[in-house]
Amino acid sequence: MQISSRFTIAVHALICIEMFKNDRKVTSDFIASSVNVNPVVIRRLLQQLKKAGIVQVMRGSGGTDTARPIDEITLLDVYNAVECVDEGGLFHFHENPNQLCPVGRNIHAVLDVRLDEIQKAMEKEMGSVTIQDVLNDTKRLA
Amino acid sequence: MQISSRFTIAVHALICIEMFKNDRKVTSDFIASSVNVNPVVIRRLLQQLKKAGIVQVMRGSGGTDTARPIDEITLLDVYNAVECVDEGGLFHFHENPNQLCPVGRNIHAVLDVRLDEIQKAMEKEMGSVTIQDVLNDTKRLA
DNA sequence: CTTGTTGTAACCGCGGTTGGTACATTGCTA
DNA sequence: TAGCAATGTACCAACCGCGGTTACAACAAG
Repeated sequence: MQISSRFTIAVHALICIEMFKNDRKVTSDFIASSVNVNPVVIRRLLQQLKKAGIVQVMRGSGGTDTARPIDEITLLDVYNAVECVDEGGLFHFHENPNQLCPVGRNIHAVLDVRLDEIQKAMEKEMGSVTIQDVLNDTKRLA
Repeated sequence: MQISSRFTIAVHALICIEMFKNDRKVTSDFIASSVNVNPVVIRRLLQQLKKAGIVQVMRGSGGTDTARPIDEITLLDVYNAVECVDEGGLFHFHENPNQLCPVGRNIHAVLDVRLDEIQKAMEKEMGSVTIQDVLNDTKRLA
């Protein structure tokens, strides 16, 4: 199982916005042509980022901008915005272990602690990288 | 996107094997009844663990055992064995960014480094927990 | 009112996961 | 050597999330 490409697409979109917002109106069509996906995919994505307070989208007139300074937007923020992390988190637990078995009865409690630590480690690393960092790297190459 | 339940089921199975192997023959049916899934699911899983050198499965006579000391089997080993981590790793990159766009041209190189660090952080945490650790916790509760 | 754009619903196809049946194969033992 | 218990595996079906696409209503500005 992989984390869906929505995540990398979202980061790509944010970099696009910051890279071009002074030169042109950054529309979903424009972003879509850079990412090379259907514009509707981008619009759906922007809606999720908007709900998370990461971007602003101008209806009617068109165009997108970030809703807060990009050195305050981490990869973790983007991940949480676009990935369905609703319940259970990163790991999917099997639902109905046998309660009559000493292993089945306790596996959930035992593993949950460990899995949580693993997820936390990942989130900590994600939270340490901002869109500003990624933008800087991109400008260096471009 | 979540990591498939194969992972937690695999850990559950390994704990079962260690917990009961001195008392009885640990068959796929027995494990299946503790996990509460179809025995075939367990057999498929055991094949993956076997290929990874984690367990031995006795054909014909039946039964399962670990192939090496369980304090040398980490959650990362199990994860790599049962999860399809073939290419690309944890993150799924969008394939065809526009090479004519300075963002599309460089996003892959820029993000890959960061994503790799995140995955490494997760793997490091996974590698620090052994089946022995989980077994100890389980015995404490049982 | 026209134009360009966003917001969203509806539907499709693909692939991965999970669950299940069936059966050949195998090793042990009576 | 026949029978039993178990594994190994092929095949099928249902489901779900994702990405692709079309279509169209809602909206802002010239």
